[in-house]
Formats: sequence, structure tokens, C-alpha cells
Amino acid sequence: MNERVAKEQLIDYFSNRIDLSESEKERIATAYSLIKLDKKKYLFEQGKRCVTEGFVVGGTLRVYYIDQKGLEHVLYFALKDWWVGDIASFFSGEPSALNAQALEDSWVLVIDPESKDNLFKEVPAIERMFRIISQKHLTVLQKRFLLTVSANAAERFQELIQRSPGIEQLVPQHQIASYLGILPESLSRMKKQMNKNQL
Amino acid sequence: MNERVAKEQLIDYFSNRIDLSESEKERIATAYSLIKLDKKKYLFEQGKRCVTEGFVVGGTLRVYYIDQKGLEHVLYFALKDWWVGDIASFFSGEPSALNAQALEDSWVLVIDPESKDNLFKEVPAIERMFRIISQKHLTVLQKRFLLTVSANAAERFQELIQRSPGIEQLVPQHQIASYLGILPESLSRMKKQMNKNQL
DNA sequence: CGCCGAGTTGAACTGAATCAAGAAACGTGG
DNA sequence: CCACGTTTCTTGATTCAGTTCAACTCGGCG
Repeated sequence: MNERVAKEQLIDYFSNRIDLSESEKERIATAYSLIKLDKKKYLFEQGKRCVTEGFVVGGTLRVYYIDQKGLEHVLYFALKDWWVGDIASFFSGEPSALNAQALEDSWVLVIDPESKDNLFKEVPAIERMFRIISQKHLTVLQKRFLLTVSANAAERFQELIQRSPGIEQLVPQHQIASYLGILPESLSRMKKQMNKNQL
Repeated sequence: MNERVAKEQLIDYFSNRIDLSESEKERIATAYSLIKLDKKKYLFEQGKRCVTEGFVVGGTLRVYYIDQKGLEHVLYFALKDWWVGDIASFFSGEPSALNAQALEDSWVLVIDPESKDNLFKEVPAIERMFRIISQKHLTVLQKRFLLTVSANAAERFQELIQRSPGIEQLVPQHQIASYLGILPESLSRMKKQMNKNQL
């Protein structure tokens, strides 16, 4: 993975959503920097200010929250072409509520708050696009929330593997369980039960 | 409640967040219309396209989802100065996943998708503000999600009454239960238990 | 080789759901 | 303004999904 290819991937992502001139593309490319995040390394951590918003070029990250009881809750897995960040921390400077950790060696294009704000001012179309991206993220999170409160663990599991085929091979099972909001033991039992039923 | 006062309330809300010229304020005021929503009436309904985004001037609405099993799940209560809408449906035209119903006689300033898009084009500062509002909504929903998966019903109840004092007088208890993700019977028992403990 | 993280299995436990019944409050029409 | 029906809330008995704690297996890796 090299910087030029990575940035082309990001420009493609943008170009599929809005019209950009060559100079705007150039401007965007300079605003982001490519970093390699080794397996188990963190992009940002709970309690500290999150000054990086990232676009995943390759690899996988898990974004999770540790509650008062010390339990981990996976909010989402960030795959290729996903955004990772803690918006509240990124823009308003409050401590991050989230951790973002690489599940495998990963490549991420990152930007800091000031650079992003400057980019917005110089390329208004980008700000418009991020307004739309925020709305999209909101609807995704809303669906996740509604599914969490209305479906049981087995139904949520079905939805996950249907929406992200191959996720089971990519992510350890205890982290799938954490995403589903159950314990690894419960997921293990659940899968056994599901196999029994389909026979 | 009259139209002029209502729109001043909306302009105040905007002005507290961004700088606006008098002509921009005028433009905004003409984009929104005031409607009165009688108790139990709907602003939009699940399954139909949501073509209204509303700013609550007075009164209270509940925004909820009906799942496959026919159970209601309250996503949030929209009080004074809150926004109500289903963004996914509003902008992309897909059927709404949500219902918005007045819990008491309410007044709402509404806008339709085309008008909002025109407003964005004519007053770019408004689009910027809605980018920020979307981000804010995202962080609010994220907090709600993380609390839902990490805290039990009693803790979520405490958080609700602390964040929205007086909500118990305003909203029937079975809808508080629905917001908390439990049944009315469970909330009733929970409150009894909480009283016993504090004696 | 030995150890450690990941997954499985079992038995007892718990928070909340479910089903059922009754009491209290509300509001709407006569 | 009262009467009746509907909605809201409470309480009890039972069930169930998922937790807890503990023991054991398996596979890799240092």
C-alpha cells in the first residue's frame, strides 16, 4: 500500500458522491496523510482527545467503548472505505468516549480538526458531502439502535452476517459477541443451537 | 402561539449557533411554516415517505418505531427546540422507519425536502449549521446507544429523569418504559423497588 | 515443550418478559 | 355532571434469554 494509491481510493470515494475539479482533488489529497497501523495498535483512545478522523484504505479496525463496569462494547467494525473517529471529541475537544484498534495491520488516511476545517472552507462541496455523510451515519446508527432494542441476539447475529459476509472469518468470535451485546459463551451456545435447528 | 413568535424562536435558535444577516433571517423565516398538531395526531408515519422535518416550537412529540412483532419502541421525546424527522426518508425518499405523534397539542415549524435544499443553496451557512446539527444528533444517539448496551433499566431510568426533569409528569409511564426498552409492568415494579431501597 | 488466548460446555442464577387479573384515572357522550 | 368505557397502572405467578462462574479443550506461538 502506497500513499498515491491510497489517496486515489479516497478521491474515488469522494468523486462517486460529488463533482470535484482537478484542483479540488489535489487539495483533498494534500489534506490527508497515510499511516500504517500495526495489528493491536490504537488510532485513538477513550479518555484522550481524538484528533484523528480516518478513512480506512485497507485492513480492519474495531471501535469500542469500555463501560463503568470495565466491559467492552463494540460499536462497529471499520472495514475498507469506512470512516473512523469520535466526532464529539474531534470537533469540540472533549475526551473521546471510544477506542479504535486495528484488528490486523491496517492503512488509514487521517486528518486533524484544523486541517478538516480548512478543507471545508476551501472546498465547500466537501462540507456539503460531510453533511450528507453525517446524515448517513446517523441513519446507520439509528438502524443499529432499533435492531438492538427490537431483535434478540440470534436475529441480530443473522443481520450482521448477512450485511457483512465474511466478518466471522475476519473478526474473533468474542468480538462478534461484544458487537451483538452478549457474552462469548452465549454466542457459542447460540451458534450450536442454530446448527441443531437447521439440521 | 402565532407564526411570528414561532419563527423568532427558530431564528434565535439559529442565531445562537451561526451569524446571520437580516436578509438571511428573512429567507429562513419564509422557508418554514407553522402547523398546529393536535394531541394524538401524527407529523409523519412509518411506511410512508416522511416529507416534513420539524422544529418543535411548543408541546411534545414522541418518535417511535413499531417492530415486526408489533411492539413500539420510543426513540426519543421531542420537546421544545428539538428537531423531528426521519432523515433517510426525508432526503432519499425511502419509506419512513419512524412515527412522530403529538403527546399534547403541539406547534411545529415544518419544511419539505425541496425547500430545505433550496435554503441550503441560497444560505450556505445554514448547510454548515445542519452539518454540525447532524454531528450533534449523531453523538446524542451514540450516547443513547452506549447507555442502552452498558447500563441496566434502573440506571437508564435515572439518566432520563436527570437529563429531562419533569418528563414523568409530561409522558405516560408506559411510554417511559418503551423509551427505556422495558415493559410497563417492569417499570412499575422497578419504581416500587427503588422506593423501598431509598427508605 | 509449555503456556496463553480463544472457544466450548455445564449448572445455577437473574433481570425482565409474558400472561392474567384487577384497581385507578380519564374523557366523552348523554 | 354523572355514567360508562377505555386507557393507565399495579400486582402476582411463571417462563425465558442471557449471565455468571468454573472447568476443560484446542491451536498457535515464543
